[in-house]
Amino acid sequence: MWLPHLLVDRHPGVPPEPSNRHDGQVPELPEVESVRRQLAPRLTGRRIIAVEVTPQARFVRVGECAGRRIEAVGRRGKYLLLPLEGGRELVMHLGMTGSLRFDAPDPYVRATFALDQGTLHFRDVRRFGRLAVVEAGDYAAIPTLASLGPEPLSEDFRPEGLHAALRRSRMAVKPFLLSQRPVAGVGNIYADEALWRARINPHARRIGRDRAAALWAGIRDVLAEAIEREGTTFRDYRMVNGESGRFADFLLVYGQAGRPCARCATPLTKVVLGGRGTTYCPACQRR
DNA sequence: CTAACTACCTGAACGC
DNA sequence: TGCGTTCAGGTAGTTA
Repeated sequence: MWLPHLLVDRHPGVPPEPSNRHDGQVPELPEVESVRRQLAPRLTGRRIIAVEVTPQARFVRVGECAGRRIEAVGRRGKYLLLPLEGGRELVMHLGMTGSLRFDAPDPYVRATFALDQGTLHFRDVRRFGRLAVVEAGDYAAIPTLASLGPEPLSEDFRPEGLHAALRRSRMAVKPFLLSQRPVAGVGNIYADEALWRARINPHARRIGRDRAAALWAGIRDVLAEAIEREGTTFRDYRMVNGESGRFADFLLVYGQAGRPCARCATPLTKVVLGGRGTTYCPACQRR
C-alpha cells in the first residue's frame, strides 16, 4: 500500500526499504490530494531558504524557489501547485514513486527544500517525478497540465461534458481517460475501477449518454471514496497497528486478475491496452 | 490537430 | 546461489 510519508521518522537511523513495487501504489488524484492536505498547514506561509537538487532533466528552474514565500498549496489532477511570492509557481508531480517528507533524508532524495521552519525532501526512487518553477499560471512547458480536463469532484465535471468529450475522441475509452483530457487525475488504477463500476469495456469507443453518465458517477464515486480511505489509512498509520487497514479490499478490479468479479463471480481478465495493464470483467463489461 | 508509439527509470520478480 | 530478462507505469517528445 502506498502511504505519503509525511509524518515524523518512525525508525530513526534505520534505512528505508528500497522496494518500489510493494511499498508503492502509484499516486493518483486521491493520494495527491491527501498529500496536499498534509502539506498545506506545514508549508503555507513558509519561506524557502534554499533548494538543493540532483541534476536531472525533469527538474526545471527549481532554483528560482529560493528566497520566496509559499502562498498556498493547491492541486490540479495529479499536480501539486504552490504559488510563490513574486508571481512564480512551483509545480510538483510525484510520478510513480515520488513522496514528500519532513523526516530524515535517504539516498533516494532527489531534491531538498530548506524552509524557515523545517526541511522538505522530495524522494523519488524511479525519478519519474517532475519539479518546475513557472510564471504563475503559465503551464506552456507542462503540456498535460496545460490541457488538463476538469477536476472530477468539481461542478466543472458534468455528465454531458464527459459524454461530449467521449464522442469527440476516437480513442478507446480507457487510454482516453489516462490522457487527462476528459477529466483530471484518473490514472491506471482508478480508470479500471471506474470502468468496472460503470460496466464499460475499456476498449469501447462509442459510449452513449447513459453509459457516459454512469462513467461520470463511477469516476466521482471511486475518487471520493479513495480520498476518504486515505484518511482512514493515515489514522491507522499513526496508530502503528501494522495492518493495512480496509484499503486491501477497496480495489475490486485493479490487481485482481483471475479473481472472481465482485458482481457476477466471473474471473477477471487482464490485457494490455495502450501499453498499460488493464483488468476488467469479461461478462459485465462486455463491448 | 489527433492518435499511436517510444523513451525515460529503477528494483522486484521471474526463469534457468 | 547467481545472473540475465521482464515488468510496472505517467508523462513528454516524436512520428505518421
